[in-house]
Amino acid sequence: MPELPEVETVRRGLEPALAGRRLQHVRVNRPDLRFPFPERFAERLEGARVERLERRAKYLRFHLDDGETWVTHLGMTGRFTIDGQAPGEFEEPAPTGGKHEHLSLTTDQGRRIGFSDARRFGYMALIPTAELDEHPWFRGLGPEPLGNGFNAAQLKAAFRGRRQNVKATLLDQRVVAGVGNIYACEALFRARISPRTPAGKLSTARVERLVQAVRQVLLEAIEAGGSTLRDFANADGGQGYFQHAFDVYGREGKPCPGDCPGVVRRFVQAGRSTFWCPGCQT
DNA sequence: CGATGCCCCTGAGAGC
DNA sequence: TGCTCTCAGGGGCATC
Repeated sequence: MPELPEVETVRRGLEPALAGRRLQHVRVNRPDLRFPFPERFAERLEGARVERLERRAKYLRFHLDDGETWVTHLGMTGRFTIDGQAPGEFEEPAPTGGKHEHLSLTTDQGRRIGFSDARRFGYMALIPTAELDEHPWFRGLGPEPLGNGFNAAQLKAAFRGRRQNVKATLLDQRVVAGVGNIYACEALFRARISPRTPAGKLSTARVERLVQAVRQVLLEAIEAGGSTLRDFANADGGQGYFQHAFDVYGREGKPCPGDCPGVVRRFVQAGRSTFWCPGCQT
């Protein structure tokens, strides 16, 4: 579920509750998510102080004062809660202590942090901080799309020689890190590029447009607190609002929001739905 | 190399 | 109410 803007929203929401805080009473409720939890996970977290909370791609990295970093990937349904509330989140929090709450802890200020993940596609690890960027999860990642390392020259080079369609290529975290299915669709629409175009065939001008589109859509989504995909009858805050700004995602059959008589269509690429306007994305 | 299908897992919503 | 089917923001693997 969560792409870069949602993960960043979670990071910002957790920061006031966790930065500088010591972790206590860590409880792990099952031995694994997607992968087994680290050895003696609870014991290693307990007593550690969180120095800073960082996001890299779709990962959260909590740097601890003992030389290790607590790394979390939210998968599709991973959610943190703070005292049962969403951390400024994009979605209704999972119920505290619910059957999918796999980890909980308290801070030295007495706040309760929970992590739940119904589908268990998420995962966690403790990695020596000095080796973070050499770890297999991070070593091959492409640049942060909101950083200086992501630009037309870099993307053009990453696309060079690739005959794969540009939509699937954008989802390749080695090309650019943090873009997922929603924002790939939205960025391609904004750049008016067909998702079927082979990445390597895009002109420099179109790659430049794509870079700007990716940056803009991610920045706007972060500003809106991410995207909330389902509506909850009793949702009382904590939701993102960017879903109201989708041009194409989830809008199959609706008129093209651009200056075009076309209709938004859906088809499947790399096993995921692509939404686009065949009328103006060429 | 690239596209496709399937896998991990659970839940929500649609349609009957 | 309940059944079946499809789909879901993640990523990885095997196969053709």
